[in-house]
Amino acid sequence: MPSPDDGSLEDGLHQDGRRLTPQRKRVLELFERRGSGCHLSAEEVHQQLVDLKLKVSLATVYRTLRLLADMGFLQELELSEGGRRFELADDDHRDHHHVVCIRCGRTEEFESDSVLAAGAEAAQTFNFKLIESSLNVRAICADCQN
Amino acid sequence: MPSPDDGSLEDGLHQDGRRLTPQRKRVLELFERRGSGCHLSAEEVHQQLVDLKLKVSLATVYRTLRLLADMGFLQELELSEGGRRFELADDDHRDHHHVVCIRCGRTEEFESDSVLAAGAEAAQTFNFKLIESSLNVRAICADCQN
DNA sequence: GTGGGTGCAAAAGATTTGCAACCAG
DNA sequence: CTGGTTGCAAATCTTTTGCACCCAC
Repeated sequence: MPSPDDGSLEDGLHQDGRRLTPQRKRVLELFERRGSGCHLSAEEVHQQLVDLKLKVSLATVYRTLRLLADMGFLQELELSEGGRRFELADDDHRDHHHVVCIRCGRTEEFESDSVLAAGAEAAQTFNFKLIESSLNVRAICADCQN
Repeated sequence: MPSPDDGSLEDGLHQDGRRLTPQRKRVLELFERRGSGCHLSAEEVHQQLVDLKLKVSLATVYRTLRLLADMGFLQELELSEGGRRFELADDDHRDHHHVVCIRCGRTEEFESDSVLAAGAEAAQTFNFKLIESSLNVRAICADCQN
């Protein structure tokens, strides 16, 4: 399980005959700066890098997000209708779940041992090998309830 | 909470000044024939109706799926990367969760009171009004483990 | 008859890919 | 140097939409 710093990114890449490019570094560093609870879409990652005057094309952002997710540096989310999002896969930030406001998109995180247990049990019941489980709670936040 | 038969579909539609068309009937009937555990994408619904020689355009399938989900006849799922899927919203089949094989897409369902409780508790913690919660377990099925 | 619905084709997003130029190792 | 990577544009794929025609009520 890699920890998200440039050194381990470089090692992980080289292990696979891949290269550490400025673009890949920039994408991962953006997530690190933003911190653990930050959920970004490809478009947003690209926009934020452009705002920082860092040159990366949108196509490369898409390629890099998939790569970083495959390598375990990022976690892919399937929260809302508006496309895929990614967050930093931080060691002490794993196994958390999301409450999403269906009106404004505001998202809160929480942890729950009983949810983890339920997921593990369900996988075992069907003879599946568990990878990860995520609980998505759709709700309406206080503000949007008016 | 409507039960999924043509009568209540007709009533629900008329209540809103809408009309019961053959196309809408065909889409809902397809889900009813397939049963509760069936997860279909818009493309699949369209293809299956075409195979049955029932004329519905893909655009209408999309419009109808959204309508039936809004009306509560169908439940929208956010399981995999490959687009949205829908399933029948059956009364004695609510509040269930999914274990999905990330290799072959095979999907199993299960229920869990503790997951429901955890979702409700999380919503309350943040002062959100709960709508629904779903646990998605990503795993690898027995066959795909080789 | 009238307004909602449908089909079609075009439009709009989101994501992927082919390819020539580039550059990390 | 050399092969992996990038940027760009074109290609895909999914979903939505404008509009003329149609039909459920």
